[in-house]
Amino acid sequence: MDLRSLARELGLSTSTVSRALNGYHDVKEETRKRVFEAAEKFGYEASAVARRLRSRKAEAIGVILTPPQSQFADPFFLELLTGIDEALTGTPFHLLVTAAHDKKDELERIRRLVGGRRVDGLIFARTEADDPRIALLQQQGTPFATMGRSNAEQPFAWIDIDHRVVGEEAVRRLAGFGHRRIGLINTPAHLMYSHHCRQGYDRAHRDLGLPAHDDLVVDGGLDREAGRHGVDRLLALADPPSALICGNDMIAIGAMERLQERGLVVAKDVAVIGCDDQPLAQFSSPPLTTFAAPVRRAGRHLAELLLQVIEGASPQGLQEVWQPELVVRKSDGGPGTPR
Amino acid sequence: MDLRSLARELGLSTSTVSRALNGYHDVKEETRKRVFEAAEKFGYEASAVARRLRSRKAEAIGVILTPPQSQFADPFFLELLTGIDEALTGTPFHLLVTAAHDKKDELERIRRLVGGRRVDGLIFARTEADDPRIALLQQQGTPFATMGRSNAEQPFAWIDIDHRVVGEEAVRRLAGFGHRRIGLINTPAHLMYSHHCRQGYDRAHRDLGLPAHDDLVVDGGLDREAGRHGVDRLLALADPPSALICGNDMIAIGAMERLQERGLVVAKDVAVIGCDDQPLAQFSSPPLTTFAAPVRRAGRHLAELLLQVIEGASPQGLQEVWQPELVVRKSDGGPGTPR
DNA sequence: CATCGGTACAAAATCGTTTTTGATGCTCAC
DNA sequence: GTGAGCATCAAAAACGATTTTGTACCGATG
Repeated sequence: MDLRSLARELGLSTSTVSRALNGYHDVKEETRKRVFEAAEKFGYEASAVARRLRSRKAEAIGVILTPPQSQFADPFFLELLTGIDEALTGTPFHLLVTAAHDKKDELERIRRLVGGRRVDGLIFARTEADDPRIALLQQQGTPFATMGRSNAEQPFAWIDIDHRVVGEEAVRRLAGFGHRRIGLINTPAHLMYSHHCRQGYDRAHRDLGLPAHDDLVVDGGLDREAGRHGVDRLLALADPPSALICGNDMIAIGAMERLQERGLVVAKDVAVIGCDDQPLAQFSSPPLTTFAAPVRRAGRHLAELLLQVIEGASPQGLQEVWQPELVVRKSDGGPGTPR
Repeated sequence: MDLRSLARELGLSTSTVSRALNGYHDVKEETRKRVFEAAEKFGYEASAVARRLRSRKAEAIGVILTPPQSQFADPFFLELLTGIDEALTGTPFHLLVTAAHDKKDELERIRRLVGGRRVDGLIFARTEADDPRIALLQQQGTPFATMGRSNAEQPFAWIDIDHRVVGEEAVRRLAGFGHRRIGLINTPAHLMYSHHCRQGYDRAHRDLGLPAHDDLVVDGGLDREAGRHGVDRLLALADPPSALICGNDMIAIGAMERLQERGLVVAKDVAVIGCDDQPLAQFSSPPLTTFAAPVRRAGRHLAELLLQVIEGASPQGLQEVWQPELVVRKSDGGPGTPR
């Protein structure tokens, strides 16, 4: 059933029916009522495609899952998507999801999504310094919002978990347990939040007067393998660390695996702290002490910010820094004894 | 840059440019080349909305995440989505995702997606006997494919993991270890595969001549809580089971948690077998013996089937039953001793 | 030489809405 | 009693592509 048939059925013009349905005020209340009843009766549902063509809106927002881990399997993106979908419920907006293979592919997909006007705006995560995605979208004037800030000139909408706090508080806590050599297995250095984590880590070392520590920092991937590799690198040092801060939970889990393979007892021999509080964190052995990042809530709020930008709001002021919160479990040695 | 501008730039009509780009044969090869070069130069990208309106295709497929656990956080759906997205890469089709709150909401969302022609077809999972979603879509003539079969009259495209095998093989294995009282904490009874699992479970009991077992079967949810609750129910029996088969891995993990809280040692006191082989299964303590269901591959294939149906293929013959495969870890007691 | 068939392009219709502009009749004021 | 103002609806344009139909030209064919 299309608009024309419905109008014919009612003995009205398509314009009147359309305006009745869309709540314009130049249609008599009685007529509007008739229209709504007929629409209900015939199960009329406006063609989204036609409406979007005419009104030049896609009524959809796109989310790009980024390499390398990309995939839906990445628990971070899961939470983010859930939050975004929550925010979109009740709006006419749809959620369009696509996973990029590599960085080139990612830009290509953005171009396609925006060029073909498939989406009104985009959300993506894991921002970098001089992020090419941000540059592209700002140049095109496309609305977007990101999980993580960047250093772009122009303001844009973002939410960021303060990873400086993660780095800093983790060091303070571990130092409080007596550790002097605290390793950091960080996420890839090009990521903005990786940089922040390192900053916090450094600051705490400075403030607490801990010894030099450049050799105690390694970075690489986002996955278990990165954790395993980091452990091998750090334990090869002449004076290896007695505690490890990991850039995310998967790294931490990989690190704990490897420590155990090498005959060390997590928490007792080497303390471990993660970041993100993924569901897995409570199932690892030992259960992981980690910083909770409210990613789902962030996704919800990001979608809200993006909708505002799409409505024409200036991105000025649409930035928020959120504080992570420590979840204490068993992997950080509690008030226990360092090696 | 739209088609008209491009045509003007080239001194051609819009129809010729369109036909050139779309590979029709009534365009001189040289002209086509010029068109492609100009399109490249001006960065022309056809408006997806306009094309879809004219060609009456949405170029998108929808996936409904079902209640109750719904949400993206459900590892099953993650895997499924990943597979679907993989299959869609390289096609013009997009992936539209939405999570329903409850069953009524689910039907409503289907109606909206299809009515507004936002999608050309749908994929959903966790089929039931007399599934109202199937009835609705068949009546509307909308293409769809499901994870899980049903009992609808008309054929439709589906893939199913054979849960009869799960139920049957699990019992056979556990009976082989000497267990006589084998519990089943099943997924909700209205689900089709729950029914199949029970069938296999019953058949194995019959074939092996095991004693009556109706009291040994409970069902409820899909989550950890269901597993915990199931354990409480079964251990309250006068003659409690020494082994448990769980409808999925989350149930199994919940069950193991609860068993341990009650002072029992999994594998030694009570053997546990799960189903699905979620990523979590290898991290549980003890690591879970479970049946691997290749859900991601199924997602990929489901998308392929759906695309065929959308192209006009008859759903006749587009059905597949896949075999689960046992992954042996530590929770089933191996060749150990029953209590 | 009339016609036929094929090539290469253009013109026009179309998809199903929303938006803009126009038309009608009525009331009210001056 | 005429024109302004308002209420209500209709007609027509627009969105930007694809598809259908039309046309000009050319060589071949009988």
